[in-house]
Amino acid sequence: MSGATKPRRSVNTAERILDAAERLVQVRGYNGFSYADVAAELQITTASLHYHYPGKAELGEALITRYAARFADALAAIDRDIPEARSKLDAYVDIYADVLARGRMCLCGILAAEYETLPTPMREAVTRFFDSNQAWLASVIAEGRTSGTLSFEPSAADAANMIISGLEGAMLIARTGPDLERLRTAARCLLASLTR
Amino acid sequence: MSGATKPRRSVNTAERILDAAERLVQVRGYNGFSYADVAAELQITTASLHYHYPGKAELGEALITRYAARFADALAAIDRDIPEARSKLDAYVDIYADVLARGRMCLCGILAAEYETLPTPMREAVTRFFDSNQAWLASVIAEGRTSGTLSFEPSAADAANMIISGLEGAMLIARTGPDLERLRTAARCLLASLTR
DNA sequence: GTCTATAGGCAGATAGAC
DNA sequence: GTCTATCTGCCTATAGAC
Repeated sequence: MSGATKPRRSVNTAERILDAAERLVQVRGYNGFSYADVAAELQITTASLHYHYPGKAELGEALITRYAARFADALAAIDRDIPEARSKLDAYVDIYADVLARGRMCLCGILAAEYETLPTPMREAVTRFFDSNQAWLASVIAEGRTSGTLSFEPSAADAANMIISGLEGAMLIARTGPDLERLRTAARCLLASLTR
Repeated sequence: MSGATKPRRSVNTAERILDAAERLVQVRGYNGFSYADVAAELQITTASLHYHYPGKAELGEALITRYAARFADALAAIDRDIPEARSKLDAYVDIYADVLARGRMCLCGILAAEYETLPTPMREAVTRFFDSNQAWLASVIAEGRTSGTLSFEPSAADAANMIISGLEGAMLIARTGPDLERLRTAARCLLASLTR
């Protein structure tokens, strides 16, 4: 029934809303952007926004869901394409560096700062993002230790915690100054500590 | 003339405003608190707030100024009381752990997330905070290397960058979950990488 | 110094026409 | 799906009395 070709009605608008809102949140934070900002950028009205996303909270949820899914895809691609653990970590760092190079903060990093002001569903999604990232990192690190390309004392989970903390913190601080290389510098030191 | 004893008129009120506002910003962020929040907590009116701090931007500046001064005092105390570099770093970590234990984020860390929405004077103050912290850390690390208690490859500046990034990031992420020990865990790994 | 009163703007959100 | 029109509430800020 219904459609031979896809019903591409509002799908594009909904996606474009996410694109604009995502950028705004990554630059200004959840409490630093408004429906009016998104509407102005897309040249539609705020009433139209409410058609696609009933409220700011739902838009925020959709933002994290898509971001986390893309992140998971990127990690799956790394697992698929890169065999060696240390190189996987380099690729992981590249994801962060790309975000920063576009003048943005990690979506979930900036939302972590605003955590106490977020509606519960958004909080839970942010927490899940960090949990799954740390789990992926820990498995890569454990794998590297087994194969002998990484060596160090702490547990893989602790090392993963250090890596993700260092990357998020370096992004955070890098945006307050002119030197975006701060992230790369931090990443080099962090990864070096795993290969001694 | 005028006073034998100190004219402690509004001084206490101005300080109490800073105390309340500081807590609010460290928990909810600069864009997540209002004059009304502070006024309610102190049981005064927002009009009174404007007498002490003409606008939110000036209040924000005063907040960073006091916070940075306290931080500088704490670092000076460490330099005065603790001779050994590695122990100085432990004391530095304790400062962060104390903030987190009170359910707060580093004031300048949370402001870094909101950087793009801040008035220029606040931005500059945040940037200065990180610059001076990193300079202090780098000097301690360099000192530890000279005296032989620390040993590692990267420059002292790069190691300082890694430490402050890791601590800020760990605070940020720790607040999204139940495990506040995440900061301590990250700190252990970070400092361990400087003593190999 | 602190208050009442109020201005003026922007926020998120809804009803209903097209 | 997108619009106009509108609501209600909160925000920062000011004037002026006490």
